[in-house]
Amino acid sequence: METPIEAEDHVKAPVRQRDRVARAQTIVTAAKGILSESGFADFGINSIARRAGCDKQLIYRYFDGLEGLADVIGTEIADELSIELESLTRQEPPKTYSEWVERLAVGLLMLFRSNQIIQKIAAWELASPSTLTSIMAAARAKRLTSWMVGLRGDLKQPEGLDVGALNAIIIGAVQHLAMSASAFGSQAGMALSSDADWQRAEAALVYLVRQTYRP
Amino acid sequence: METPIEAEDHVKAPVRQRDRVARAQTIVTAAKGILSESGFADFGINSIARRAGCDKQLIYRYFDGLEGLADVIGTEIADELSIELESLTRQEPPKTYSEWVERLAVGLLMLFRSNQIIQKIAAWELASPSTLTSIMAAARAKRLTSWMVGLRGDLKQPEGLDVGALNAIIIGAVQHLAMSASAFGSQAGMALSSDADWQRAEAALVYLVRQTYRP
DNA sequence: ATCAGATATCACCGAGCAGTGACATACGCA
DNA sequence: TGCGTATGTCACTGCTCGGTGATATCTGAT
Repeated sequence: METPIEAEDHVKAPVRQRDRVARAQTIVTAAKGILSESGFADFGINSIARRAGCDKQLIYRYFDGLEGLADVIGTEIADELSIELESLTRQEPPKTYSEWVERLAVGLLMLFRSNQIIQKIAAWELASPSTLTSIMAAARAKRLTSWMVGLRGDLKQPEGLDVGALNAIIIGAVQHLAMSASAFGSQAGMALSSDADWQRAEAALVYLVRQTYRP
Repeated sequence: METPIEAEDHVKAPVRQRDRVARAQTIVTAAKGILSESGFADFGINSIARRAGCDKQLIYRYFDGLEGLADVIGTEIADELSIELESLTRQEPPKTYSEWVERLAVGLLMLFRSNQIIQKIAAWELASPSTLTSIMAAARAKRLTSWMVGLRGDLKQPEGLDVGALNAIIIGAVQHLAMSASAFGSQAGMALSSDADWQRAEAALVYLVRQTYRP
C-alpha cells in the first residue's frame, strides 16, 4: 500500500493493516496452517500470532482467546466438509445396504486423505483430548453423521448381522488408514503415498466390505 | 545477594533413600504412570521428578535425560509385551491362513485393550511423532512383527487376494478400536467399555475376518 | 579415622508460554 | 475541526519448562 514514512522520533511506522475482517481471516488461516502442520502441539497464542504477523492481543480481542478461535475454525472446517460431502452425494443413491457401506467407506477414505486438518484433529483427540480438540470435533461429527444417515435413506439392514459393530470397525479402519498414512506414509507395511498406493488400499477396502456383507 | 548464613548446621535431613536401583525404578514407574494417564503431554523432566518425589537431577544422572529414560521404558514395555504374546501363542497353531489372521486380530485386540501405555504411544505417534515416541515404538514393533511371523509359520497365502492390503486394513481397525475405546469408551457409536461390549466387538471382528477370507 | 566417590537436594539460569495494562495511531462521525 | 473509538503494538508479570553448577550427606574401602 503506502510506503512507511520515517517519523522523527519513533522510527517504527510499519504499514498497519487496519482491516478487522482481513486481519481476523489472516489469524484463522495462520492457525489452520499450524494445525495441519503440527497439530495442537504448537497451537498456542504466541505461535499463531507470530505466524499471522500480528500481536497476540488481537486474538484475545477478536476471538476472545484460543477457545473462541478454535470454535471459529471448527465451524469453518465443518462448512468445507459439508461441501465435499455434498459432492460425494451427488451420484445416484446406493441400491443395497452393502453398497451404502461401500460408498461410505470409500467416501470417508477420500475425504480424510484430502483433509489434513481433520486427520490431525482426530489423531489429537485420541492422543490427548482437550477442550480445544472437542470444540473442533463436535461440528465435524455432527455433519458426518447427518450425511451418513441421509445417504442411507431407507435401505433396510441385513438381518442377523451386527451392522453397528461391523460398520464401527470398518469406519475405524478407514480413519486409521488416513491417519497412519499422513504420519508414516504407510500402514502395517502397506505403503500409502502415491495414487497407486491409495487405489490399492481402496480396492482392498471395497473387497473387504463386499465380502463382509456378502450373503 | 545477602548472606543467608542462617546456621552452621542445616536442619534439613529428611530420610534420603540412598538406593540407586530402587530410585531408578521409582522414576521409571512414575514415568510410566504419567505416560499411561496423560501420554506425552506431561512426559517431561519436571513432571516425572515431581511424581517420583525426587530431584530431576537424578533423571539426568541415572538415565542421561529423557531420551535415555524413554529407552529404558521402551524395552521394559517390549519385555512385558513378549510375555503376553507368548501366552497367546501357547495354543495350537492356526490351521488356515484365515484362522491365522483371525487369531492375529483377536490377539492384538486383547493386547491393546489391556495395555494402556501401548495405546498411548501409538496414538501419540499418529498425532505428534517425536524422537521420544519413536524410541518407544521401535522395540514394540520389533517384537510384534516377529510374533506375527512366528505364528504364521509356513501357512500359504490365499491366491488372487491382496493379503498385505487386507491385513493392513484389519490391523488398523484393531488399533483404532483400542485407541478409540480408551479415549472415548466407544467407536463410531459402538460402546466399548464393559466386557460384553468387547465380546460384541470381538465377534464382529471375527465375522469380518472370516467373511473377508472366505473363498 | 579418613577420604574418595556415590547419592541426593537445592538454587539458579535462560527461554517460552498465557495473559494484561498501557500506549500509539488511524478512521469515522458530529 | 475535534473527539470517540476501533485498530494495532509494546512492555510487563507470573508461571513452567529444560538444563546445570554447587553443595550437602552418606557409604565403603583403605
